[in-house]
Amino acid sequence: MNDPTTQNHAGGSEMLEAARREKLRKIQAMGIDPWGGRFDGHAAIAEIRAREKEIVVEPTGDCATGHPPEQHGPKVRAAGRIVLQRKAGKLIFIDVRDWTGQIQLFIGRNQVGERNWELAGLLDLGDLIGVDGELRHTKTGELTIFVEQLHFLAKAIDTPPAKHKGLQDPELRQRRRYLDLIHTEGSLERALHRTAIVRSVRDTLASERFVEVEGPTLHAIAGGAAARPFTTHHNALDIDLHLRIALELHLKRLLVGGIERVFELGRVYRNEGIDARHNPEFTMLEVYQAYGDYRTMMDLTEKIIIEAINATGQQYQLDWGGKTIDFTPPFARMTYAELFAEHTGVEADDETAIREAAARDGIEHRGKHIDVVKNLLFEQRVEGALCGPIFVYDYPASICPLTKRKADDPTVAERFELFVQGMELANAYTELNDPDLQEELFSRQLEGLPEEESMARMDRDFLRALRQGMPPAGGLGVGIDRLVMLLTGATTIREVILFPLLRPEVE
RNA sequence: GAGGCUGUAGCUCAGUCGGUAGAGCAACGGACUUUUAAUCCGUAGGUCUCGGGUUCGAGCCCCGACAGCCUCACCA
Repeated sequence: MNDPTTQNHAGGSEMLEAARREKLRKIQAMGIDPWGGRFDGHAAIAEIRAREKEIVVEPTGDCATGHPPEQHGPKVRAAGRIVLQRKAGKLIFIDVRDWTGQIQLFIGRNQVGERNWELAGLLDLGDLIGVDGELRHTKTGELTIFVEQLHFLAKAIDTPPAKHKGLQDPELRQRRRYLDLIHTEGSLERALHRTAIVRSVRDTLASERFVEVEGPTLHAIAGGAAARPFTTHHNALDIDLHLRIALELHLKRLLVGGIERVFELGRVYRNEGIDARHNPEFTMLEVYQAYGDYRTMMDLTEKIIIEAINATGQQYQLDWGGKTIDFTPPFARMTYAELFAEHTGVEADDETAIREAAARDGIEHRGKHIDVVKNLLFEQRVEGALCGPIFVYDYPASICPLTKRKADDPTVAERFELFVQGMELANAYTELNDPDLQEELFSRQLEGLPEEESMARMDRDFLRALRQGMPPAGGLGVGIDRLVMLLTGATTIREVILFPLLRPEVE
């Protein structure tokens, strides 16, 4: 049976699988279900490790004869995945891991009895097991569960990756995220950190009396942002629909409807390119507060981020891509015009100088509105240089059609963006609530931009809602994936999205 | 969409000048009752991503396709 010549045409993976299936068969032959079942009463491995101090050492040990002192520890029950196995004759050491930690098991032939020993011999890396045993130290001082009873919970038919190097291929890490979570250092922790951050954002908003709502994701008109939408079709109504590109226009309708502090934390979809900072579906937070303005939102943004950092148990100085980002509040605040002048050497109201500077940077500026040119220059020269966190506020009005202008300077919009490491993390406005001005701005396409990039698609019902009277309000958008990136040290968005979009695997 | 890099055993990676495909881990057989990436002896495992081409001969050179990564463009 084990004669290699009888298996000479089997491939490597087939041999590996055959060996595991043979063990599975033997487990079944022992009358044990290799797919396990309910396993009650086990403690998290981290909790078990915390019981180390309950181990008592009897003073009967005899150092002269080399016999270890007698130990008594608590009886514990654990469950987890086998990540390492060392066989030494009639002993097996196993390292088992759950989502809280890892611990060593000791299985001795004379200690567990023949049936457990037989089962132990059928264990493979990757199998899921449960154990009952006593928590003690080995000779070398390693905290260990000395197994008394072994429970088989599930078989791994496929071989896990190299036990120490784990998965290195970024493609495999994304396509088989389950393996990545098991075997890549920090992968599971990052996923759990993400949920802690999202929960913290919700808690912070709830503590400020904001209420969470769920708007539609299927839109007849995909508005609220400048992005190309995905298109789909509803059969019964026979209409084309778009997946939402923003949450904004429905939340504002709710503001009109009297939900004075409202937010939605949800997925939006943009049919754009994919890179380290962009995934076609991503998670957005949008918040609206009646009777507030963009400064209200600035304070709220800072609070949301600070609380999220606290929720992950980290300090305010965070490592990110080899650099340190200092989130110690208060964050820096500078106007668009100040930063523009500082980084370009050109005053923000000097049109001739701006066009000259744009030409020097190779930016095509002819026929474009001066604010568009200014913003191209800003994006090229300023944004990438902002380490942050820094609130950039008071933007040129013409590039912000949904924003209220300053009362004393209609060329300036009450808007801020929060930049960290050159990334736009948050974007907020004092919302425009004048329906006539809104309609005019919607209608008048932004000069120099093609139609599909502008917000020319008119949402008539949204304008009708504004005519009912929308309270003056502050509005905020936060890119949750980017926030998680910054707070978990991830330098690509694919690290914080469990299942990023990939081309389908070809067989 | 453009350019660059990468693709070899289940996993991680070597592969020189174009001359019969290599290692570690994992697996299989054996030894071992305190190991820590256990160790030791032995065995097996390959459509070199796919398809063409050049050549006496291609993992290696050329062309094309597919996938991933990076940079750029769009975008947040």
